[in-house]
Amino acid sequence: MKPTTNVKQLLKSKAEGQPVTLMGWVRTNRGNKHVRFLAVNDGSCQASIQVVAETQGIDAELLKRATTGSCVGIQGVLVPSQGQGQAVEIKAQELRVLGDADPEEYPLQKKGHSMEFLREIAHLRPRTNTFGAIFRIRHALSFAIHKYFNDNGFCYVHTPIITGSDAEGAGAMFRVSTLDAAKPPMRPDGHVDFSQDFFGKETNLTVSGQLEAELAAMGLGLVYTFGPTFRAENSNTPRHLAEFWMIEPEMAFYDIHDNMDLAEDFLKYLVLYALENCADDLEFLGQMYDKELLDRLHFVVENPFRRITYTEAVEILLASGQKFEYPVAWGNDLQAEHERYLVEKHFQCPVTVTGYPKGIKAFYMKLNEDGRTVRAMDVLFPKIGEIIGGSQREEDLETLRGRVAEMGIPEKDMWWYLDTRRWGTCPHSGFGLGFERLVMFITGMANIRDVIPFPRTPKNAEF
RNA sequence: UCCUCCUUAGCUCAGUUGGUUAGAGCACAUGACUGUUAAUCAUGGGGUCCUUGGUUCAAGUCCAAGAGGGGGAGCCA
Repeated sequence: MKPTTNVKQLLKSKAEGQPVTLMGWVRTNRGNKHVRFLAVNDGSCQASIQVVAETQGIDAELLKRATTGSCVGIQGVLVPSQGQGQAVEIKAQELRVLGDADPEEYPLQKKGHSMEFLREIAHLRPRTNTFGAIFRIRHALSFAIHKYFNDNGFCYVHTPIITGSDAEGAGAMFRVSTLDAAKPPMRPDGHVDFSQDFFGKETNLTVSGQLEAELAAMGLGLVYTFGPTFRAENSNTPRHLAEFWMIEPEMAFYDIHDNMDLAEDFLKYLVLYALENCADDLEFLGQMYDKELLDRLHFVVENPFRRITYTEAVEILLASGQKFEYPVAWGNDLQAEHERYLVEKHFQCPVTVTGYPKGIKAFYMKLNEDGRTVRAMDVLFPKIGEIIGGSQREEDLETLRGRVAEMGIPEKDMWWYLDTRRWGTCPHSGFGLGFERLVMFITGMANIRDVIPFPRTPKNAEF
């Protein structure tokens, strides 16, 4: 038997004494010998509903078992509340304890917990107000991403999780193998013989779906991917995960300016979607963790992103008089401290930087007429830094082959990618958005491990 | 991977110059209270002071190594 309703619906309902069956988890159980008040939450929304149980009608032993964390089923009627804090409440007629939670053992309390502690009990985090809010927002944003692209004529393509190419060069990869790790077959030259492995070659988990998305865009026009991505980097920061979700649109016939327009419109749409559809959860997070959260979100929606070139960025940094740990010089990559200065001090708004030196960017980015910069774009956000990285792609076969050679990538590994430029090539662009970084920005969470249910980081794959 | 800080009750934390029996709030248990709002009040139980080794008459406190965690950096999304 399942509940006839949920808390979200009930709180919007007119209380007319209508019968309800509700199931959920007890947050608090307070009152006295004669009447008990249970705050019951079922995850349908931020708020709990108050269940009033008079001990005359409800077995005292059952009420005693309805402790914080226990799961209960209530049959009763929805009535206007006699108390102050809420408009409606359930007058219980029957209470069932579906699952006890021994209060001596149950780790979650009514009081606040540290994020670090909750991370250690990630299997129980969904039962907290904070993680309820975060995961509902995460869901809403996932949905909004698909809605945005669908409404704008994009086609969702599923790029492979297991890849035989490591040409993307986006970082260290996780090997996928069925070989015996203790004694793998060896070649005479002392290397592991991957020809005997499951796929007959060395394979890894994907670090990006971009190259395959480009193949799809060359026939479908506008495409996007949204899937898990894996990086075996030993990154220990509040902004990195070994397993994260990435959105990668790829658009035929888009130049770098169209790309920037799309990135900005897309981000604003997602922030606005959260503001309009997750108001209660954002309100809660703003109240509890970050008083300026809602102001910051509104600011992003309402103001244009600043657009500058890498060269202009370097000039601004050099003229700033600011002391930086890493020297600013044309040709060096922008460091976190430089990006933070541009976004948080100089412009005080999101910034899109284009035209990076080719030496610090990937081989597939389109070379500018100057021969020394490429049509890369990074969108930099306050607090979290680079949220989007993208570019117009090099569509000219010979130029691309030159870049591939420069980077020391064997052409035979890239034959299928190069083929797109061989036949019917066209200008095209795309970018990658780190989903968890977006969720961080919108929820105001400071650590990326708190916006994904079960974070994978170096030395941690629990749950 | 580098730098830095932290680890004491279920949780959050205090613990003086190394010195008797390691404390508080919350949580929990018991009791009181007929409408509570993270209820309130009273009483009570609760400790591998992260681990190992060392210095010392004496270590939660000092030293070393290790483990785990936080922050910063790099790599990146």
